[in-house]
Amino acid sequence: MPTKYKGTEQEVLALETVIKLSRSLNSLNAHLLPPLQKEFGITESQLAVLESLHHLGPLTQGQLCQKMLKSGSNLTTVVDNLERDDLVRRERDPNDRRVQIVQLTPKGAELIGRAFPRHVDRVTRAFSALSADEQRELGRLCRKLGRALAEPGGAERRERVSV
Amino acid sequence: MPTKYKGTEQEVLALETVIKLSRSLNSLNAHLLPPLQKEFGITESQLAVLESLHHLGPLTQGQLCQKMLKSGSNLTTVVDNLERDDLVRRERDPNDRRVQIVQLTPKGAELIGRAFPRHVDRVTRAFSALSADEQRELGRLCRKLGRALAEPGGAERRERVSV
DNA sequence: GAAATATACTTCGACATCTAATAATACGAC
DNA sequence: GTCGTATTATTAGATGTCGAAGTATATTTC
Repeated sequence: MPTKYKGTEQEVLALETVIKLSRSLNSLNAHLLPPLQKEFGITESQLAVLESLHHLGPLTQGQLCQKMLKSGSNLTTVVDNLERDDLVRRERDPNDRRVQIVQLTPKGAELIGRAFPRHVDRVTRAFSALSADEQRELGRLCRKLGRALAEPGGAERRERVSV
Repeated sequence: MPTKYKGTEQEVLALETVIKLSRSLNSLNAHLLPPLQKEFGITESQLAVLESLHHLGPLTQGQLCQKMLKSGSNLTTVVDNLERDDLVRRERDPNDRRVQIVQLTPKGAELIGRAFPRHVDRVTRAFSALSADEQRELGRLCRKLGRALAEPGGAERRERVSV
């Protein structure tokens, strides 16, 4: 939705773009998450954990954090819930007793084996609204934007240079 | 991060794209939200409410829901917190006593008057990593994706046609 | 005008998410 | 070897988010 803000062209463009970006992910989530919940009883974060373990094997919570770009305390909560539902198991690393190694239970492996292909299918269909080239371009622009922000200094340095 | 999933080209492309989209918004939020919290003590949702009231004047909670695409129960929570901090006020519509009209308090008006320009500035700088054309293209692709999902039937219809 | 239905919001319970503070363990300097 | 520091995870407390159920008020229907 166009903001009523009266700023420079540059400002209005950036605001409109961030809104479109947010809303597209919003729509995507509204499309993808309810089926996960209804068909498999899992959330997006739980899917992310299960999928990582499915494709990469047992991982420490720290590694899961890194993969998912979420805070440690968040990972603890998500893994707690998965453990309660008997989808994953925690095990202390004998070599470093601070570390928790998380792995799929048979029940978790079975579930992700069913859920992931269905999820991929839904994602693929969702993106079929864009051509392959458009998807690549969207990906490129997103990555360019993300990288610029992740740089040390990031957008902040541009602030000082341009102002 | 490229998934290890071995699917069709189409599937891999869609998965990679959705990940890049998610991460870019993730980075953007990591860049924009902490300053809001630190400088002004408000969250993203609170900013959205305050900004809407700032630019559009008093609104009902239903109108705010629509503008923010959030659930009603969520709006109740956010407005509760804003009211507790004396940034907005609720008032029953005398013509329809079910309706709550939300409006800025002087304190809220003062705060959003300071916070919004700072926020716009940060958004604009963040997006300065992309040229104006790139921003427009990013916006176009996001909107195209979002619209396809919002359509009645949306990606579901394409499922039946293409399979 | 009373009953059924619809609308606007709130409440409740669950999960995700963050930051800050804490606990347990490992490691490095001395 | 002990002490201080770093790392890994958990806990505590706050907010956002949702869906489902509940409450209050309007509107429609008969």
